[in-house]
Amino acid sequence: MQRYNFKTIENKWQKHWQDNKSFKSSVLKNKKFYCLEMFPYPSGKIHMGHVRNYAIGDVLARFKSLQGFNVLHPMGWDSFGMPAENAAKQNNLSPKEWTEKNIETMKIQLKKLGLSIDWDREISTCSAEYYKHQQKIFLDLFDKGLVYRKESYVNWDPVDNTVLANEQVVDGKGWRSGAVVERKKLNQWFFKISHFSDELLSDLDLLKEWPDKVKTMQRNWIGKSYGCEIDFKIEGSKKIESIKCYTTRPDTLFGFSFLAVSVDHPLSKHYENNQDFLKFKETCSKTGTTEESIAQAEKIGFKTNLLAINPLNNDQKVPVYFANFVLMDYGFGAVFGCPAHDQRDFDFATKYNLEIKTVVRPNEENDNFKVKKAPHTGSGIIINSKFLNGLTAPEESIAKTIKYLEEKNLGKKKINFRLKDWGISRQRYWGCPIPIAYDENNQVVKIPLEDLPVVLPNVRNLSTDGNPLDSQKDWKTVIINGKKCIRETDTLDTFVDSSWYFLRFCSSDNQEKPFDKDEIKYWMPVDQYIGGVEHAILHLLYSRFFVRAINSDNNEINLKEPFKGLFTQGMVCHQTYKDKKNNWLSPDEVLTNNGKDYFLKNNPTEKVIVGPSESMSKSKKNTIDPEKMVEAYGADAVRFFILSDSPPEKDVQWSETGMLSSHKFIQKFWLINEKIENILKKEKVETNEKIDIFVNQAINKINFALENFRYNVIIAVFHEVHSFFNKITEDNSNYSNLKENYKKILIVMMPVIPHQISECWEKLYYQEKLEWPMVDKNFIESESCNIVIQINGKKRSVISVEKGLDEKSILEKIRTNKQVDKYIINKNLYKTIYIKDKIINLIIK
RNA sequence: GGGCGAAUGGCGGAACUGGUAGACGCGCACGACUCAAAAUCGUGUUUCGCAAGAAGUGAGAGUUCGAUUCUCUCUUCGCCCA
Repeated sequence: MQRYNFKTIENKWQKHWQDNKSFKSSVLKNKKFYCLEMFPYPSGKIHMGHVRNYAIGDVLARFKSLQGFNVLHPMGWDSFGMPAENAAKQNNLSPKEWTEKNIETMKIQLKKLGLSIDWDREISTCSAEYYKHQQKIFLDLFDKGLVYRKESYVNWDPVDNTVLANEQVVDGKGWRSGAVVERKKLNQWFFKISHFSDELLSDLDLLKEWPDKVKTMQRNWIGKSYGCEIDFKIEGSKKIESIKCYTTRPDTLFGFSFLAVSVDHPLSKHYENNQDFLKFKETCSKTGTTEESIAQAEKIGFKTNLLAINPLNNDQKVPVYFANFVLMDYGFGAVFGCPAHDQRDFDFATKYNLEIKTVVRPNEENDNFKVKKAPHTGSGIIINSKFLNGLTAPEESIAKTIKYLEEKNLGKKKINFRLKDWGISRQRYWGCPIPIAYDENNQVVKIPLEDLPVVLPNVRNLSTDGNPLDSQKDWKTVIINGKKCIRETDTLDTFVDSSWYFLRFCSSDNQEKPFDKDEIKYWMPVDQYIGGVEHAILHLLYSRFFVRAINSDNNEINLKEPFKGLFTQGMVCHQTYKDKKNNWLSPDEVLTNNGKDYFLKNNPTEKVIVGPSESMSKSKKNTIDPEKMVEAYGADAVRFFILSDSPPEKDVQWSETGMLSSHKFIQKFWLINEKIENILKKEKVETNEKIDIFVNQAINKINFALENFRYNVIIAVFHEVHSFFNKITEDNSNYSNLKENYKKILIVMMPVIPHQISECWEKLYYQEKLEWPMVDKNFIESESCNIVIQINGKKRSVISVEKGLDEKSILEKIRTNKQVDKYIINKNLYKTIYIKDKIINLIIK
């Protein structure tokens, strides 16, 4: 007997799969299955999160393939983005070199995991091969009117002279410079995702195989609200007659105490010469652009001399303010303030001493209720509101107010969405160039199709102020139709790259077109998409938009939803460690001999502070390097462990002992295989029905678990498989049904630990067809069953009987059961509940 | 503040439509092999109790012959949005 040498065998099979192009896919007649995991950003090395993601996907892909599906299981690289640009600045490399080097490393690492990937379809979003098609799609959408340009705010770092992404703004300051971030207006490109708001919302109902959680998040993000637009008449200026507001709570109109507009509201034009207003506007620009930063900033306002008239009560006239918390791109950039029933309005009114009129009381209060220290934003009964008094808020009161306003022509019902158009301009170098230029009059000129791709020029020095492409004089200048133009120097948001890559995989070698209609028709939609829940909103929403945008007008690909099934896996966690100076320690730096107390490895007298288990991150030093694990235990063992301890949608704890036990399993199973190999050489003896029963039940469990992503349960069954065959081979008998049954077991184990099982298969069944085994129902449903006997709902005994008995026969059998008899004797049996072949409950008094 | 979800032994977790709670793994204990250790294998392992037995799925109620599973209230934790 030899120890299982995973290195030799895993290398052998990985080479075999590569040489034979075992996972190459093409359009065929039989049923397809498109299995896709979210493609990685090439950050340098793969991490455990990748291992988990791709192990889950690989099990599914291999399983479907064994079931006879024509499987598409591709891989690519989401290779544009800021980390490359930052790394390039630090290491004086070009982002291209840095990225390509990372891809090379990570590709080798992924291959070492033994994934069943069709590498011929590999794509990389930073290659001109990929983005030339993206530029074409951009121009198509431009022609369809789904792309436009407008002025919009960005986070501006005044020290680095650069635009910051929201995540680069920490506490309102630039992450690198520490300077207070300002808001700055720039001309930027947008995708008109709002055009599909309603469809993106209602079609969520079509996605039966998506987690409800994700659908809820998308619904909230799209944020459809039913409200009302109201015209407020204005006094105090001859030029301004009225201001239009959007509100979801028109029923609180009697609580009106001010009107607030955005500093970007058209009204601001009348104040362009007012120094105080300009100062105020500048102060507002010091707030970031995220909804969160605006919500957290102090509410401030600039009072105008205008008065707004309450349309429900012409006697009431309230001041008009410019306010920092009103956004121009939601509603009409103007809101009416009702401090008693809105937190922001309350904060504002408190600051400026404005009236707080209570118009909704909580159900449990009486009509004298008054809002004092905090607004009442919940439901209740309308008070102090004339004809609305007594109505339940918000249901009845909103409907009645809107009806009233519409009848009097003062306002009308309006549906509003929270979803804003998708700003796609990034003032960055390492991204897809936008195929647009501007002529001498600054008019937009499309780059002609024959001039695509607009290739990103090689720039080594990225440490210049602002956008590096801006300083590329030669590249910037371009002649279009004989006219000298200047190229757009912004690049596309990397979310654009990932919004259609799943289409490109279907036709990855097509030079002319982004994708081929027939191939799309065959492969799409993605049957199972697998990735982290952190992409639940943006990436998935953008992809859903993209498919609709490509399809709009001409039904080009006849597809609505790109992802039929979605699965979001949990994170990989590990304990955290700190030394007494509060510095993070990596698992390599600590020791334990009982799993409770940890000590410094290089100073075993010093105790280590053990923190809670948290998701692996470099900053907390609690990462485990997959490469080292594969090196030490083999890919099969790592795959086995990462799937074994928790259901895939939950977080999993990385544990050294768990990893070791998976490694032991691989070794143990090899021994069993050798034993069976020897037994099968012997002369056959009679059939052992136990084998049929066990194997069929095991496969039945595995089938169920596979369909429901209960991969941890599959691993549990594998352990049972081992202990069963360990027992059944004790007497060294070659039962005549052993070979056939063991064969089935190998097939169902193959998706999880493909290298070892391929080797076992080759030794025992080389010539035979690999095909997912059918379950023989006769062996699942045995002829006997256990009947649980309950007395007054408590389990007292279990009897084994033949199936299908009626209540009377069961009762007869119970009479002879001493266990039960002592409970019934001298008691009055007045009711029995009998569930056939399962349970009998005797109710006695 | 709002929305969603979760809570089961010392630990990770099983339990299909309400019907034998704790599968499987880790850890632990004991045993076998060994001069010894490691490795390996075997047995046991929810709690209380010598036992018969009793209690038991975050807490409290409810529906039911029967609740980890369904309903309500609460507590704690997690995620998302603000």
